[in-house]
Amino acid sequence: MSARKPTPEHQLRDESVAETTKAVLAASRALVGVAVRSLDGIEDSITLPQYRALVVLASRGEQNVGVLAEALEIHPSTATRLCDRLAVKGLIERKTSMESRREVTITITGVGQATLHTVTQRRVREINKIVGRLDTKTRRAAIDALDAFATAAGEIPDHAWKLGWTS
Amino acid sequence: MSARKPTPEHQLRDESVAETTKAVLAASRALVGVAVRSLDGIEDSITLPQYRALVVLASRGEQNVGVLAEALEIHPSTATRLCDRLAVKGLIERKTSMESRREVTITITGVGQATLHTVTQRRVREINKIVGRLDTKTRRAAIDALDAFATAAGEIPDHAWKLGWTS
DNA sequence: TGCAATGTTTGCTACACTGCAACTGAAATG
DNA sequence: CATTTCAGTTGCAGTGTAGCAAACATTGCA
Repeated sequence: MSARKPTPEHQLRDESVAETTKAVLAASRALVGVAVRSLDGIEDSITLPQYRALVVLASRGEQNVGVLAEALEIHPSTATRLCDRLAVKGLIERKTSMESRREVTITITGVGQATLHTVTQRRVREINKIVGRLDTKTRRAAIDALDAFATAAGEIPDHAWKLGWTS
Repeated sequence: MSARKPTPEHQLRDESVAETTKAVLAASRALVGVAVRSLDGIEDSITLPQYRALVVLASRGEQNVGVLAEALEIHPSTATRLCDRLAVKGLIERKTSMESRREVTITITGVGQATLHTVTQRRVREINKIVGRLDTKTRRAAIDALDAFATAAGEIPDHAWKLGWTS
């Protein structure tokens, strides 16, 4: 904000960051729309927090409630109720941890993975429509850029999604 | 899915689309997380539907309730209540349209724009952290890719955001 | 003018999310 | 063994979203 007379390289760097951010921001708004739309109309409808919980469970594997709550940045009690609802729908499974009997391990079920897959497919379909409008060169560039972005964001490395549902 | 023996170019093209989509999907998950986090802790907290309504109003200008509902893909009555809450917070303004006295025009207020700006800034800050981890070349590529994506997604062309809040 | 169509609101009902505080049971510490 | 700490759940209370049906006002048409 108040950086004065930086080296030209540094200035270029900053500007580059700002520009990229602007682009990501615009894409972000579009993608949030896609994400929201991908959720409604699902059999046994699922909400955004529920979806996010499933994503965490699918990507990072089984978790106990506290860790899940932390990942979603919600109160532990909120996480409990969230799990209640997911369990009722059969999307997750609860079992007391074998390490400490006071901890509860949450696992995503096959049905949960299937649901996740359905939502993902909806997203893919909509994103495909958009990506299809890009020319090949831009598309190639987008792959690398976005892969890099997702990785930098600390996203799922990929292997978790390959276990059963990425085909 | 069942396209057999297509021309090599075509195959390459399809694969390219699929790959790009996969990359966008990964980025999407990351960006939804960013979007969600950007909303909580806001003064007079704002929800995702409310935020999306403000985005629509800011980008497309004043709308009547029905059009807004359609844009957000929600029931008109739901839109009414949404506007109720936004109006209470002073983020939007209602006035009966001068064309037909049964229509209600919704306008985003200065406070609403400021709120939008705040949320945007939070997103920018978080996205900046991620983008900053990319090397210069990747970042450049990301600019083009995401700009192209956002444009292809039919996002806000820019001018609306430039009116007052893009500095 | 009378009646249908349109745009919005209101009543109703139901459910999800949220955090706080209090509580239960289990583990660790003394 | 008693006490504290920890993980999770439950009671409570408030807010937001959601759709349907009915009511309302306004406009347009016959």
